[in-house]
Amino acid sequence: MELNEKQTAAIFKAFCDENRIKILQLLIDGEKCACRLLEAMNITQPTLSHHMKTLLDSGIVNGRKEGKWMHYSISEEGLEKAQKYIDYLKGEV
Amino acid sequence: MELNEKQTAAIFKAFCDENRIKILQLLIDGEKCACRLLEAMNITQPTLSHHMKTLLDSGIVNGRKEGKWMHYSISEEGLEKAQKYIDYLKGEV
DNA sequence: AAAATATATTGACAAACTTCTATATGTAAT
DNA sequence: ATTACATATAGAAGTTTGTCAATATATTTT
Repeated sequence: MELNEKQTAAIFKAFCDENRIKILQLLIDGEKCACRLLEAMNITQPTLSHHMKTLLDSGIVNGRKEGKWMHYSISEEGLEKAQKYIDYLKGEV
Repeated sequence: MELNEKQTAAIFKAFCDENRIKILQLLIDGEKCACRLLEAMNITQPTLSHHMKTLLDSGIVNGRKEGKWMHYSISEEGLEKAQKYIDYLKGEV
């Protein structure tokens, strides 16, 4: 494994909050803008923004700005990193 | 997915702390007792005990008591659950 | 029974995290 | 230019988490 403990923990921060899990679920069927995520969740706009930042930092979510909209989607690459770490723990690497 | 957001977050709690990641690394090459984990880490015994409880709760680690020793090991079953969730996010389920 | 050892629990404190309101920034429409 | 809309940032409050020292519990050894 090429990552240290801090970096690994940062990746998985994406998955250890209830609301972030909910956001990830919403992104499963494809890219969504922040406003659509917001209306599907029971949190304020700044709270969503904060979680999106955490998700971007973790690398599990991609962001794409288009005009005044911010579009978010699940990052295959990010998921693969997480997956690789779990494989590593399974002794499969 | 048969798990709710809270349960899913609980599983991944295992991976979102630096020290817990370190503990998991130590368990990769097999079961270890708490005392051996302790001497490999830079934390006090109660802190280790606290993290082991979190890891047990997450289902990622198994515990086995033998005399006065507590032996911990990585749970294949727990890892599989985590893995399945990530597969799910990838749209592979 | 007493001492020694391994681990867990309690309680306190500090750091980190989640959430909010208020406000700022950036973009598009009038 | 002004207004409207989408998102981000700042700052504060409350909550959770990580950590430790002190103590309790459980097991083994003497």
